[in-house]
Amino acid sequence: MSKKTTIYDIAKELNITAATVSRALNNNPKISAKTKELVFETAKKMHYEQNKLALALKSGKSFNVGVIVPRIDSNFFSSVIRGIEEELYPEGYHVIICQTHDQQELEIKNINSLLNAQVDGVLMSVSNANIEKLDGFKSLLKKNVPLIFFDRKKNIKNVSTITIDDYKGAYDATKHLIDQGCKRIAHLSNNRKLEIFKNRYLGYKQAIIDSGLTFDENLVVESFSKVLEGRKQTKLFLEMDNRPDAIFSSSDFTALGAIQEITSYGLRIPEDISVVGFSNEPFTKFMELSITSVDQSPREMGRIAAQIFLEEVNNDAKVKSEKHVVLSPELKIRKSSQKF
Amino acid sequence: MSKKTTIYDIAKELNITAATVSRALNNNPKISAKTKELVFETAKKMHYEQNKLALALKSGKSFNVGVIVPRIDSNFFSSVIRGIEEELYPEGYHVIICQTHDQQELEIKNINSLLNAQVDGVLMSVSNANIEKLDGFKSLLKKNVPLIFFDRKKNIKNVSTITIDDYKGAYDATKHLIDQGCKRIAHLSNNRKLEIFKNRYLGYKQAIIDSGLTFDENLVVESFSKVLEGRKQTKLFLEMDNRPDAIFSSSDFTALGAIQEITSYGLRIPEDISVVGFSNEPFTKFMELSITSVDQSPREMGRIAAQIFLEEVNNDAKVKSEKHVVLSPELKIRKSSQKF
DNA sequence: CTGTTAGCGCGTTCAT
DNA sequence: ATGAACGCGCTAACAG
Repeated sequence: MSKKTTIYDIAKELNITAATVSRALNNNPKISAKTKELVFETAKKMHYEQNKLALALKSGKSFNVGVIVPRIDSNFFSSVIRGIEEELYPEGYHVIICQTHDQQELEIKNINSLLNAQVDGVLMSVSNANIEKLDGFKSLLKKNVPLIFFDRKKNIKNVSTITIDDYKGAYDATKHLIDQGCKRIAHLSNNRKLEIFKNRYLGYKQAIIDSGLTFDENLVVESFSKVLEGRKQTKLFLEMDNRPDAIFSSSDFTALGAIQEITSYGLRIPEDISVVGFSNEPFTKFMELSITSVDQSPREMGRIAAQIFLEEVNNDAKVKSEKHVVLSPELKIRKSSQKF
Repeated sequence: MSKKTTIYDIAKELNITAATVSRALNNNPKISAKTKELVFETAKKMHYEQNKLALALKSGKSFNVGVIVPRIDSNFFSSVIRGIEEELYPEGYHVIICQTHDQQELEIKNINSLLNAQVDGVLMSVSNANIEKLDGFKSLLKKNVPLIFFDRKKNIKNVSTITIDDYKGAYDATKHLIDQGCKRIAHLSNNRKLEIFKNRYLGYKQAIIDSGLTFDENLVVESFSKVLEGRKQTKLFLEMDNRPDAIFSSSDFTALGAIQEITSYGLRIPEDISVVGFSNEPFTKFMELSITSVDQSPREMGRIAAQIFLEEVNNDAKVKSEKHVVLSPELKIRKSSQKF
């Protein structure tokens, strides 16, 4: 292990003090141009690199931020992460990514673990499991570590959030189905204790009511965002006496499951049953039968989350204020719902 | 900022020394059971949590490892990462994920950045761009930070690797197409300066030769692993006078593009043209026309990469030895190539 | 069994 | 303009 060179090494080399070296490296105006140059030169020569750990210990800043998401293998979350990176990298931050796999236990573990790693902030989308309890966040808030929710949020005072207008996204999607002539629109929902799913449900419901159609609670079911779950629930819809003529899904994955099940029944899409998903995952565009879906501009969401973090961390902010950004979703109309 | 409590705080509380507290917390056998209990108790009472940064500075270990991948929004890489996490989390490590987006500049930046963060090791899959130069890795190797390549490797002495047998995967896939009666099999390759693509090419070629078919270099093209690239290259194949009756693609994404293009020409799959992809991305299974593909057991790959890292980091290893693990791929036969 | 001392690498007073 | 000394929080070596 070729010992890393420290400021002491280069100080010794130059017969000066480590303090002077430190100052020179940090461009302290009180250091003569000559010594500065000398220091920079020998620093390069000796392959000096600042030990961020020592700096972190000294300054209390690690320049690491934690990002907690349910999973990274969905285009939505990985795109958000990309947005976050784009914004934070140039500022010298690193991103530590944790997955909860929707398990509350892991979520809490992750938070504590990040806290121990002395992260400067946490950006997160709460897991499906962690709904009512706020315990997990107490430790964060108590230590005054900036916390920002994106997409799946909780309402906690002094905590900023960035979301999309799920209500509008769902409303527009449902309205679109109605405009295509659909009269009995089912809804594949998800855990409605999470705001995003509650709002998608409410937008869906309101669009139906506003259009003068009858709202039928039996056409709403909750399921996890998995392809097979979508199939299972859709099967139940298809076996109803009075089966729906459209399905608005709160997830692209369940929408895909719905399509598989509908097709396996020999029914046509969109003629017999139209389908709309949510998130605009890439595969929705690539299917032979492309899927109409609601785009959430995840990259933009990530960038904004990161910007909010930077504001919070830079404002020495005695007065902390919460900020709530809401992005507007965009309906991408494709074959699975376009009858004409 | 409610100051974090340190071992000094709890030492003062108990009228003992910080050192004793440290020892008690670390279960040093020389500490009396009574004081241990006392320390643990007040530690909990005062919400003490170890400052990993100080520990890292002291021990020279940050308990962070860097993982560098081209991108995280492919199931293959995100699954590898999951495997890595599963193995490393229980050992107290954190994972810092970096994406190169196949840009060499970013790759080098990431390495240096991770080095500055004092990571204990780097697990990476090299970018498509960084082919010949090894410069970027010098800094890593010089500092004696464990480096492990997975999937996309380079040959550097003392560096362990974990890959799949790409040659065999490609050979089996091509052999399968031949068994289905295909005679003119094209190959959508990728940058063959990367071993994985070179080996897939070689396996494909050998299977053709071994079967007594004629190998035609014109049926091999390189392209990036993107759907649209796949379409573009396939179009060229389709407009040949003597068009191929099968396509073996080195990527599921280009395979998908191929399918789209073939379909748009009104040709049938697999009857007119069969298609096989590589990586077993989830969508290959979910398409109405499911795609035959080669599974790379990414999660297993991640776990093994992590295990190798742990071995290296735990062996105080004067004698460093490289280890090369090769996993066996598995062909998943689906509709896109199954004629009977 | 426990206290004392020192050092990990850095930035920052307080002097000079 | 620079040096000396200290502290961030923790552990390890050396007492006793």
